[in-house]
Amino acid sequence: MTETMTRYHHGDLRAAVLRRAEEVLRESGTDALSLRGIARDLGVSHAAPSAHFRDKNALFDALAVAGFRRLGEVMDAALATRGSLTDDLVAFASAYLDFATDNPALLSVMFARKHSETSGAEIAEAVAAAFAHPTALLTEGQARGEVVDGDPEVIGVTVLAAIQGLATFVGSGFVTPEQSQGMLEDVVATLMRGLAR
Amino acid sequence: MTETMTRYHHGDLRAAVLRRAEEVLRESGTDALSLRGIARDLGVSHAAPSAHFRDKNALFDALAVAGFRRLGEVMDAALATRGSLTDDLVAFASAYLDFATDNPALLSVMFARKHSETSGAEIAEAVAAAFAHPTALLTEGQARGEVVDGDPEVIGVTVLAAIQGLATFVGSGFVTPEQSQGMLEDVVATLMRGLAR
DNA sequence: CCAAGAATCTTGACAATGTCTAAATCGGTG
DNA sequence: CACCGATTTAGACATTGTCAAGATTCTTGG
Repeated sequence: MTETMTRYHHGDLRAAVLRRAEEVLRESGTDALSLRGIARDLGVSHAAPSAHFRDKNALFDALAVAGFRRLGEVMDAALATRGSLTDDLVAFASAYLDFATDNPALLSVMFARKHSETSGAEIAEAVAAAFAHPTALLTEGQARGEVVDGDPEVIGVTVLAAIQGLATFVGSGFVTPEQSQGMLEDVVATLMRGLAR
Repeated sequence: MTETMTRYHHGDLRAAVLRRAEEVLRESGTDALSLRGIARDLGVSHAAPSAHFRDKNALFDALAVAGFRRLGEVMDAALATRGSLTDDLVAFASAYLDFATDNPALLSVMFARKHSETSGAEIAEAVAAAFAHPTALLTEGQARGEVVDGDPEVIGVTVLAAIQGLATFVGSGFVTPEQSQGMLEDVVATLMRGLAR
């Protein structure tokens, strides 16, 4: 009856493993993440997670999907209230960088190059969903005549790449989180007006 | 006398470990990299590498330094012959992406977030050296009046971030290497002329 | 209602790995 | 030439991912 009673069946082990894995990732990084450790933390036998995740890689794949879903939510929230295009881009980039700063290990898992064939499609879907909102920003800008013409996909890649690159620099410590806010605004400004004089 | 005779002392084990580690990284990825495996490949006892690399992390740090040195050389070579600013940027980005495509695992090691305090300085130095040439590109462009004014460091970060982000997308498979060449030119073009209309 | 059958979980085992310690070997220096 | 530090070896240990076999619970069809 009580929540704490020990049942043979956990109830929702899969979700619990994912939740705990994200915690470990955020608090202790990727190498600290072990299936056995998670099982221990959840008070479950060491092989229990294997019923829900074939591999350790399968867990990483699931973490990547969950990560892109959450990143998408964060960016949606950041773009709930709208201002000028520049302001919106800054808000979007800021949300992205906050996410990267708070979950650096998760971000590197999300962009790891070892997703299985099957989950690759699921991840691609989550990626598309996550990046839909920021890309829409640019198409709307084009509709208002504020953004240069051209395939919005292409223009979007440039913006996303710049932000993702900045996130990598922050995550690897070459740029401190304190610097990142200023840099972010400079990057958006540079993107907006271009390099050529 | 011959090279293949088995000596107790290897001669230059440290360099041999680094070389082999890079090979494994390129051919089989990061999880396939094991200290014992490398020792086995070199015909040396399993604990021999520990004399040259305290940790597995110390090996990763050394790999990161070597990686940035090589990346710097690659970019220097790409910028040996110069053309227009746009051509130079494309050449630089192309070299960067080729490096990223050929050594995706190494690149993620280079931008990993777990470098030890001591080697952090050495890595930062290698990073600065590697990115010196592309940054100089922009200062020269400013001198010729082809590039907008402003702190070249700041402008450089935008360019580097965009390329690095694109490299991440390629490395994680969201962009195929075939697409990357075209995208690269589009990204440079977008950077040059900006988003605002 | 209840008897399969599927899903979930446990226990036990195995090979591999990173790391530590003590001992053996080698190279150079006084 | 003896000695000392650097290098390498051998052995051991805890930890981990994964597999196989069995126990327990849930579900579902008859």
